[in-house]
Amino acid sequence: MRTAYRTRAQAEILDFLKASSGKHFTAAEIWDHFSKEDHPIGTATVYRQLEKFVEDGIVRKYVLGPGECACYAYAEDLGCATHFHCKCERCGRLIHLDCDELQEIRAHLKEHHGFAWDTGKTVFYGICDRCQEGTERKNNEQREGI
Amino acid sequence: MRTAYRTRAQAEILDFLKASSGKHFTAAEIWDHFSKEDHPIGTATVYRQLEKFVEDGIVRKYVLGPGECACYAYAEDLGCATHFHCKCERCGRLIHLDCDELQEIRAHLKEHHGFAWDTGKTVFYGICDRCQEGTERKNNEQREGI
DNA sequence: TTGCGTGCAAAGGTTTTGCATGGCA
DNA sequence: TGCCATGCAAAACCTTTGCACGCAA
Repeated sequence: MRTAYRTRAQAEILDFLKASSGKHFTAAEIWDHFSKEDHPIGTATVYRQLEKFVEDGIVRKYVLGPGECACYAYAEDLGCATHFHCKCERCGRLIHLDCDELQEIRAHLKEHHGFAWDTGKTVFYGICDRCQEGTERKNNEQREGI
Repeated sequence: MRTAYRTRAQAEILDFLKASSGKHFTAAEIWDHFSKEDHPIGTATVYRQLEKFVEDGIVRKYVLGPGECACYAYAEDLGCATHFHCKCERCGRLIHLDCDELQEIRAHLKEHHGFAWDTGKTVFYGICDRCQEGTERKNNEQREGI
């Protein structure tokens, strides 16, 4: 841990993310969660702690769009090295795909283009299977745990 | 064209993007460009027109990061179907890679996961070749035409 | 005691929206 | 004439920053 001090907010935020490992949360959702607790945590603290977690590699940060807020997820158990993250532009769903082919792409990018791809941070944009079938969701802000 | 009326602002913004086809611009850069012209165009108009262009598929929109503004580029000549867009997290460079392998990834995503990937809108995050070699650029906001 | 972490509030930047006006068809 | 597009300003939004206080070591 890069942090100098061990504080309550730090532990609580990390515990919250760890307890829901495999799911993504926005900074607002995390802040909202603790605002109902006995010990509310300020937005600034949430952002500052998340920033440190991301630096440490404990938490992953996903950029979904301009204006849209970033998502954060506990990183340790996700095995994001073998994950695709796909964002449906129609229903807004964030889909999590396990796929070995990802490793080949990464190897190709590294060997042929010299680019060290951070798969955990990359989001693929497109249209999901459900929306292609015409059973598209109208809830544009849907986001499922991945 | 989906737009009902053909207006001056519409034509000028599209001409500007078309004239620099292959390069990316932020909304602010576009607005800034016209603010020096005889006929300034308001920010709201820039955003509204860009939104329509993106809907029509004439212009592509790239999400580079939270807080960072979105980039827009004329789409017709880019051939983005065969492009990787890679963003270096260290020097901030936006790299454009031609690569046939992309088609295979897209086919795989479609066949095995039912996901219709919009390659033109997706940005791969990672570390570029130059930064890995230690010749990293200090200019964190560098962005090259792709 | 030292200095990092916290909370609150304010600022920052990008994007969106309301409303009256102007321009296209 | 009818309706869309525009411009200006204000709002909304997420995120960052300043500053004084609290708390960990």
